[in-house]
Amino acid sequence: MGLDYHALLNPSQAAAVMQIEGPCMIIAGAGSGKTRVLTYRIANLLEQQVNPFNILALTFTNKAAKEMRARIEKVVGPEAKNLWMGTFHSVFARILRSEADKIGYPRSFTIYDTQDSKTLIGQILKELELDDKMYKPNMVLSRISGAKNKLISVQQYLQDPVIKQDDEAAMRPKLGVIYQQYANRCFKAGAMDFDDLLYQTNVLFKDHPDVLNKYQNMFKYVMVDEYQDTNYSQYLIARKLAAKERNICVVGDDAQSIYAFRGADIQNILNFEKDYPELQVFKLEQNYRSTQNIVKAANSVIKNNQAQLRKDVFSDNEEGPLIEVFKASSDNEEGKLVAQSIYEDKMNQHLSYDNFAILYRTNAQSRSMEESLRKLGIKYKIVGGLSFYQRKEIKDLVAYLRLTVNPNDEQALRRVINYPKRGIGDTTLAKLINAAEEANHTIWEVVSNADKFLPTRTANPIVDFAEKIKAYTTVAAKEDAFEAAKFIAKNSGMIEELYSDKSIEGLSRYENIQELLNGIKAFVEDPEREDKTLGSFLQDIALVTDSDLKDAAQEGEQVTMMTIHSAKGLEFRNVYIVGLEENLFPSQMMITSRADLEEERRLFYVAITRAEKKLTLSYATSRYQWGNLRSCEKSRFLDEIDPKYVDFKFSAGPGPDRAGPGESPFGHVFERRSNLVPAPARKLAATKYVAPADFVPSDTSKLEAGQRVEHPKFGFGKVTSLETVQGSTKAIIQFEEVGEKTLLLSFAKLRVH
DNA sequence: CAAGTCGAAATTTTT
DNA sequence: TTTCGACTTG
Repeated sequence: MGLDYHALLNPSQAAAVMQIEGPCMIIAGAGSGKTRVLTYRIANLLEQQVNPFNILALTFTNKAAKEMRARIEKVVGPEAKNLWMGTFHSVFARILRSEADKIGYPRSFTIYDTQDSKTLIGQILKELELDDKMYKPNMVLSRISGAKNKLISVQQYLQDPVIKQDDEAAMRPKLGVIYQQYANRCFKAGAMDFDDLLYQTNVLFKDHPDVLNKYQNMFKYVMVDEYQDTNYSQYLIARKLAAKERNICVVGDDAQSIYAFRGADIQNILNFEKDYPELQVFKLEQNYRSTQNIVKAANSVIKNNQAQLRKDVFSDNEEGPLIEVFKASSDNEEGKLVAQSIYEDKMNQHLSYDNFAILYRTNAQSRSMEESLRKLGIKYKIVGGLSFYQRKEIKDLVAYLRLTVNPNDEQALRRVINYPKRGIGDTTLAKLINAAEEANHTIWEVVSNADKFLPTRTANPIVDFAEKIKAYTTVAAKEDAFEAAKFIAKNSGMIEELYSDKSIEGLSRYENIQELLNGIKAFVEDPEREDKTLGSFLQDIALVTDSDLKDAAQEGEQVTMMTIHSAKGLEFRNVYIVGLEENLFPSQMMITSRADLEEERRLFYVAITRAEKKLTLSYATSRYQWGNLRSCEKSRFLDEIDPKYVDFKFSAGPGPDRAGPGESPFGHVFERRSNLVPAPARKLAATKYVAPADFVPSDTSKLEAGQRVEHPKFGFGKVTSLETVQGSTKAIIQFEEVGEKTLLLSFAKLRVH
């Protein structure tokens, strides 16, 4: 065939595509045609007679892999199917599966999701009787995760004096022991968490040079997309694989690095230059995606970061409209403004709803948006959030499946050993675990021989349960995933249990199970699927994210809603970035250190550069949080955009601006009122007390009658009297807005004035 | 000893 | 608003 790359690409793109041998790094600005370059580069390799089995392309999401494979297939045909393509996690899970016995894991090892990991850590914390104020599962897990991503083993962790000092200084000296326990328990359960998939791959390659050698010969050409988001563990895998042929090509943009919280390290880019002195570097700086206004606005924001590589992203596209900013009085009104704007733009410009995306910092923000879109009859889809596989009923059935494939899977066992109810309670379970610990057996060994460890009366239901699981294992060995799952769903009693629940939620749970079974059926019927066993299915879904899933079920035109993180790599004609408020975006947890704040700013940069033609930003001056209203300030990021690119033509109405006129760098802020939908019922907003964002409860131990206090929900009031009964003090307070209330001082959050 | 009831805490982002 | 855990009851 012979493609003319110079006709299809600009000079720097073409140069990157033609450079096939040796190490190369492509620094690709936002919207600079990175995927295009990767696609053609692989096409070029194939054209040069490279065997597709010898090409490994690692992407950030499964979806990106799927899309790229499809694009390559369009250019070169069906041999694209044979490329090795996927996320680090999925590719190496597959490799680990076939090499598992070399590192002491079963071939059918389970993959623990984050929830499994957290629960396990919670259990360990309890067993070690540690103070749950000092040790939070979340915090412990991120510490362990950090260690694994830096390839620090349990042994090293326990021995390293610096780590020890760190942990002691943080008043958490037991972290090493927890890490050890956690690793042990995972190993005994035949389970790997997400970090293990990379960590154990490194172990495999380190301890088994022959295996490494095999994959080095296999992957003669290695490509890594979104290189700025790789962590040390991933970096090392890529480096080892490419050590022989040195044909490694990485693509990235330091300005779009937004996963440092997961261990991603920009250092990897600098390391790369050191590892390969003969490195060829290509810079893609022309943005083809967005209007000039959007590109320039994005540049003006990212300029505020200190740490960055020199790059000059520009656009030759039209100037485009200015960036609009909405100010709303509440999150609900924010939703209304956005929904309305989408409705108007769609009608006026004859667009499809597919052209619109709403991006937010946290998943929780989708609610107010959803409501408003529904009211205007606008169809939408939410990417991410509570994924299908995180629903209770799905997790329950999946737990049965996991247990069938790997009976040692402790977390799965805990989940279903008493579901549906069969009279095995916490105490019994605790005994089982104890017995396992003492006899150094796996939990399954104890469970399947429960009669040897427990009195018959308590042992009976457990023995029955174990018999069931054994039967499932037999079925799963003979039948494909679908037949096995169907049998298990019925025989476990789950179907019956859910079917008998006639509530609305119960019905939907039942339907979800059916949907899961349909999914398994589709998996089995996929002609390109070789391994149709239950084990293979489970491996598959453990790494599937919601965004991978939703794509298949796309129906009609819909507005897309998602977090900015999940929007990475995507583009939309019109983009709305909502919730631009201090403590939300930038997030409260990220404003304490410069590095964290810079990551938030890159996140904002990523969000801005998703837009092709029109960008709209919004913020609210108050927002519901855990059921009550808090007031908010507008985000510092808004002030960082060069005002040249921002528009205020809607500056109507003297809205209640807490900041006061003249404080905005834009001169004045506008408030836009709804005309399609009746204005919000002001009565609520007018009288309801809003706690200031900086509300901090005072020490109320010395409170006296007559003092003036402030309550986050009830507002201001005066203490009428105090009364102490059995050591706990009650205060009777006359509030200005809501009248008299009796509050327990030990419980109520009050600020004394 | 297990099942149900009630209260309190919690939300950053994802493979 | 939801979810998880402690407490109480049967």
